[in-house]
Amino acid sequence: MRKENSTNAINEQFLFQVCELNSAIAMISGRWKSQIVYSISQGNNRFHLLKKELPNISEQVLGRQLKELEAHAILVKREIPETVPFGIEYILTNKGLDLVPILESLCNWGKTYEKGKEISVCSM
Amino acid sequence: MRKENSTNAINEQFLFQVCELNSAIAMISGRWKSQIVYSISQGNNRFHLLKKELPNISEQVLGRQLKELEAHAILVKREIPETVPFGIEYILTNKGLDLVPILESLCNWGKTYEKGKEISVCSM
DNA sequence: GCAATAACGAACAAAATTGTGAGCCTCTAT
DNA sequence: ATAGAGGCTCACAATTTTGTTCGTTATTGC
Repeated sequence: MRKENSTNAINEQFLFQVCELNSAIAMISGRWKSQIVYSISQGNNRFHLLKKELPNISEQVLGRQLKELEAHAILVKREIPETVPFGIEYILTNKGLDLVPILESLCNWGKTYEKGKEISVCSM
Repeated sequence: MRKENSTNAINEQFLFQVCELNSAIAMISGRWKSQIVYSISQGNNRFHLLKKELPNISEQVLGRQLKELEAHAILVKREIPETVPFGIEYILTNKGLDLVPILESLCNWGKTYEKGKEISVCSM
């Protein structure tokens, strides 16, 4: 649980006020989170499909991360109608969908410099 | 210190292998980190200038975050020549510079949905 | 000669995140 | 009737991140 008055929490709030950048990063920076968003965008929109994609995740952790993403309105949970053993799917909201291309550019950025692109400094 | 064999560390490695997206996010997700990158890109490239921009940060934490950013080759530390009480500046590498526009789009994404843009679901 | 500025480092403590163990419900196939 | 899939929740423990305390080096200004 968060301690409202810890220095850590105060600093977090401070950063949120400095720029939305910091709250944006806070929303996507948990373990598994951005990968979950990306997987859902690829069609793995059911609990068990996500489990298959992320074999090391425990169900408890997956449930928790999905709940947090839902709290940030990045996705919504929805019962699939007409299915008898119920069945729940996760759908990205417009907010979540807008995030996907940004995640893709982050991914490309990571790939570019992992694959040996030289690091240099333009000194002036 | 990191425990190489903890489940946490193993899961982190697993995600790094799934997609560079996850390592990219790991590099920028520490407290203060992306704000530091952004501040440097705005010209606050000295230790004391960053302290002024981020009044709540302690010097020790600032030093640590700068070191981590340096370890990820996002910035480099450099002595400013010809200055007598030495003087050190932090310069973004090409990797760091390429990151800035992505941070800006994350910032805009955050702003868009903070300012009351409606959340909706396109249900097919 | 004493305080202040600039730029940190090590060791430790507080707080937060992530993972684990156990359990619950509904339905279906055997 | 029993096991298995699908879909979770809660409380607690392990690990990691973040912040604190104290100390250092070197130089300038008073």
